[in-house]
Amino acid sequence: MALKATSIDIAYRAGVSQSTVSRALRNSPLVNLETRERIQSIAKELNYKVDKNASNLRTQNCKTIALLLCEDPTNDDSLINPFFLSMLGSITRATAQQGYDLLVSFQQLSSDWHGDYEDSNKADGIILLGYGDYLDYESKLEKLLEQNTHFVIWGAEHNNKSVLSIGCDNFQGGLIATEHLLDQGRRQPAFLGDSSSHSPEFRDRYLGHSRAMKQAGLPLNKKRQFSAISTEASGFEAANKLLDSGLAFDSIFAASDLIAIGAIRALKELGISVPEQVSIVGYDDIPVASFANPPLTTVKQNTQLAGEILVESVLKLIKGEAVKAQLIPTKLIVRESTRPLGIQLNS
Amino acid sequence: MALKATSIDIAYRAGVSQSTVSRALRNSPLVNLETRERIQSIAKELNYKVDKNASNLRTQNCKTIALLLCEDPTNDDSLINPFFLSMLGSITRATAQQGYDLLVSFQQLSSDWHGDYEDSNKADGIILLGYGDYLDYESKLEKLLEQNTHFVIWGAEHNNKSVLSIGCDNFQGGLIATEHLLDQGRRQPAFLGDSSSHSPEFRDRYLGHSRAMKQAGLPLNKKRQFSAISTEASGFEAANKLLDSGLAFDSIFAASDLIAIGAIRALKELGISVPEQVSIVGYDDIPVASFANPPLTTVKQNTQLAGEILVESVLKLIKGEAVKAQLIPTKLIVRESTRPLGIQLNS
DNA sequence: CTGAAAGCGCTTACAG
DNA sequence: CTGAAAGCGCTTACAG
Repeated sequence: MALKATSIDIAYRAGVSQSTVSRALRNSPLVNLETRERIQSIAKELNYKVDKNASNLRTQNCKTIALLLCEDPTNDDSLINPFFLSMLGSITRATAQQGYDLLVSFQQLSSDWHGDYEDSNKADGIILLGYGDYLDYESKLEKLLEQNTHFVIWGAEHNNKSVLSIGCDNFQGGLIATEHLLDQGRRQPAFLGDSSSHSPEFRDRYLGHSRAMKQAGLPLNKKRQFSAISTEASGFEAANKLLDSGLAFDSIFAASDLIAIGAIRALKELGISVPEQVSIVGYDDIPVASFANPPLTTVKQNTQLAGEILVESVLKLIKGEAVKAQLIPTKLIVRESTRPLGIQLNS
Repeated sequence: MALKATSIDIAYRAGVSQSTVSRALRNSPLVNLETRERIQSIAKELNYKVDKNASNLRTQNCKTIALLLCEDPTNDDSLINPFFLSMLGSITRATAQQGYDLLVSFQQLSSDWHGDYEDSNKADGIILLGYGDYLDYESKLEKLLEQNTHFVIWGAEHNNKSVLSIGCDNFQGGLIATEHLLDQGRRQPAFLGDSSSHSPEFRDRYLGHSRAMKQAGLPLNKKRQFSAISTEASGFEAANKLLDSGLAFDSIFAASDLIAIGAIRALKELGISVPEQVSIVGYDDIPVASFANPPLTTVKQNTQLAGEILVESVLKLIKGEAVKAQLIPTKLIVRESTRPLGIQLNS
């Protein structure tokens, strides 16, 4: 491999000092325009690139954000919630737009990652995208706070107000999903998903659901809530529990699309038709949602916007600017898994 | 933010020289065990982390791999082929296992990324995961070669033998998919997917398909091949062209699951039943495949293994060891979109 | 507008 | 086993 060109090589060829080369490459107006252009063209010719390690060491920042995907160790690759992958896409893009690099790491909850990034100057700040049990990594967050790490976390608002969280408005999402079911004449929606503080996002969706019931003057039957984590299998299981319970229900609000898809399978196996007998709304609008059978009505989170805001927020944190938690609005995507009660299509 | 501790701070507290601290932290046997342990405990206490920029600058490597996802600019986030996201997961894991960091970037084909990573010492090597038109970035690869960059590319074997490619055995995949259809008594399989050198992976799947036909002594009707890129919409369109063509066919081998899913939709719209009238095999085993209706028989690529081999290969390249192109075997996953001809299930 | 010089925080040959 | 010293390749205050 040919030796890498350094700023000194360029200085030599250009007949100027190394300092001038450095200035010229950063396009400093201090350097005579003509000299600047000459230096830049020599740099191009030599295929010169500024050594990041050297410049970062000097400036003490590294223009890099670390993204930690904290996952449940029981999950295998193929089970990664597609929603997170979509977030990953938008975060990558947003980071690049800001001229930063993105270091990605999948972390087991168990591993000792706190501080591993910013303290070693590998990243200027951290974005945490977590799934799995929320309470499990509370203590890690505390440590990050202690160490004054710049980080934001995706999800519901945190108990500790110093933790900056950015998330979609799960309460509103739960509200509009349920309102949609009620608007279509459903009166007994079941909720599939954890509603405890272990999954604050699901819990907020459930709270929105409850609010919608209340607004409509309908009683909320807490028994019609069945816990589930965000997998198809768990949704299938939860739906079966609902069916076995013997409780009356005319619709389902599933806390995630995967849960909804599992629920549809459970209903189909018993010959219950969706949406005629039971309407179903999911959450996330993952790619599968539109291919489900029937295509799933769901609450879409704006991952594009979410990624941008996450990145913007860490960047502000890094610059020492004030940032506050934000809730990103959600949108209902109506497809064929919900239908007004009593209306029969002739097909 | 509290000032970050440096090795000098530790040296001061430990009453030794900074050199000794550096050695002790790297667990050098040169340092007296007792001293070593004392230094390490002080480091822990101070929450000291080696500054990566400084150590990388010194050692001239950075223990980082860059992953470039080269995408078709027309795609939006949600359309990223789920297969690539699964690869991303396994690559992240494999990189971490080797003690390396992963820098991820989504790159437009248009942008000027060659050399942007290794030349600037941001990464020691590059993994290229591309989708979109293959021929478009040939020239970029040439440049990377010129610059002696350490890189591997996911996909079919490359014309230029100096380019190290790692990929699943697409020929074998096409072969087993088609053999499966023929074994079940199908005689006129159509192929949906590009078969030109613009998409060498699809082309190889088509070649495997052709081989299976030949082995079975069946004529290959080239008209039964309809181009498609890996999206549901394109699969839908290609299937409609097939239907419009009036050509007889009793089964479809789709070059990707997304194409297969689009094709199923097209068939259903015309009331053609899958698998009774037309059997369909897809490719990739993306998460959606098992939720499709009917669940899709498909060729699974071992992404876990693929990620490991990709990472291992760049690492070897970096160390200057010899590496050669590898083909990873594929596996047929039989689900309900294929069924032996003539057998009727009473359901 | 330009240059000489210091220094970011490490690692490692060299000397003892 | 340990220390003094050089140096990785930059950026930037200082001086002119």
